[in-house]
Amino acid sequence: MEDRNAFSWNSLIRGYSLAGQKEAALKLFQEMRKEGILSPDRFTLPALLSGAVHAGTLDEEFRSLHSYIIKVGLLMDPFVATSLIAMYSARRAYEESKMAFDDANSVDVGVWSSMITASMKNEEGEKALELFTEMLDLEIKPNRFIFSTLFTACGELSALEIGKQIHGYCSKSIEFSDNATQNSLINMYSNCGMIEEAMKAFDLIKKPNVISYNSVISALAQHGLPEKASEQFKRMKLHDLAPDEITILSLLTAFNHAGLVKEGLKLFSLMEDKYMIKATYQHHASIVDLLARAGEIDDSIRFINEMPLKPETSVWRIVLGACSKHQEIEIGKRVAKMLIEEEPLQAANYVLLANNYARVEKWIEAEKIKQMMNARGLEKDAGFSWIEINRRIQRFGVQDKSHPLSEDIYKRLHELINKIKAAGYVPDISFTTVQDGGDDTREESLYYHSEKLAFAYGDLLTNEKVKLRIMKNIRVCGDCHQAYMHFSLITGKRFC
DNA sequence: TTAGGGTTAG
Repeated sequence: MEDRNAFSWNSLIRGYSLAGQKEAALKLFQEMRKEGILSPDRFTLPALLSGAVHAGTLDEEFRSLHSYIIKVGLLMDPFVATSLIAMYSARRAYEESKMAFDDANSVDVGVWSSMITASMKNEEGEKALELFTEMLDLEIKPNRFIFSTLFTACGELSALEIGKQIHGYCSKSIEFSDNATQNSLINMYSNCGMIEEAMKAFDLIKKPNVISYNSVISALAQHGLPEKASEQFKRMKLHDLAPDEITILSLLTAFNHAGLVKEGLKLFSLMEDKYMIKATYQHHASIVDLLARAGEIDDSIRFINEMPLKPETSVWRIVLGACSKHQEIEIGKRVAKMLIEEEPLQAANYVLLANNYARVEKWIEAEKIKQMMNARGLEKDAGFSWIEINRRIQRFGVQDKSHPLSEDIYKRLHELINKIKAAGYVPDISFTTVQDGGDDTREESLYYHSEKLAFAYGDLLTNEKVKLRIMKNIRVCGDCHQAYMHFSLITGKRFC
């Protein structure tokens, strides 16, 4: 080109950036600065950063871009700030996102949307909702980007009441709903245990796309409705929508959760030839889970050994988890030994092995594993339970006493336990974490699992026959599952 | 005929 203007530079930079050629884009940016005549403008930085929304490492180049942006005073430009926040967020640099957001000091909806998304990526759904409230206070009008992210947040937090409220607000304030927003609604209702509402959200979509179908199929999978999931799969094909990797994975999950081994294996065998979808590592892992969970431990191991992809430790951990469920102690020991040799710093390997022993009440062995883990300075991920009451979300950890109503909660919990014991509940101490003391201490430690505390709290604060919605970050403990069924019978409260 | 942010699984 004879006449290059900022426009041409910016377009070229955008092209490279979007094509994932970060180095080339950066090089052009530097050249542009060197030429001296044209200084990068407010279009240049979003162009440069537009490719950076894909995950990557936080290189020095990006940090110095931030300095440059501040130096030339472009941080106050909403488009620049938005892409800078998104760039940091894609690199899991939440603090940096937040710094950029604070410095931009903006009332632009895009900047807020970017920050809300960054909070979500940092697993801070509560923060996302807080930011939403703040922006409403500043009279910033939310748009569809914000709504879809918030629905995801409510789904992750199981915050149904808040979610419904935002849904209502959304219906009133934006005239058309696009697929992305509608799709996230399916997910929100499904994650809040409301499959009927999720189906309603799906039925309202005028022209469902692949993601809509994937969302509804995985919602049905989550709710243990594999036949309905298959129905939607058929419907999707009738509408000439080609299933993708996620469709198949979601369907496999549906079969997996329902123990439909034959159906799962059949779909897996058809996926490459009939649907032209290459089986990824995750599809293979799903089949391992399908077999192992159904008790076909030997078959699951054979499947791993015959996989065309190199098995990672995660598939072996699936087998190890299933071993304790099916009390296959010897196989469990072998798998655990191999896992611990390969990944001595992965706490889950020890926890699963200790569980294996605990499930058959081999307390001494279980204790030894726990000690080994402690000696290596490893800690397992803390388990939490969340419950939403009166549009407030409360979090409980094991033996949590931090709530102001703690005394009442424990009192209610003891009452509940006594009642369900009288009604036939037998505590299953094989779900205890190992610790000193005899069976009594062990039994008592079960009472203070975060799940039970959350239920007692919910029971304490609600009078009518409400449905309590309790969310967990790890799989529910088997004893808590039993206790919940009894709680439900004696309190008349439903839960999910 | 240049700009940003969102949705599905595990």
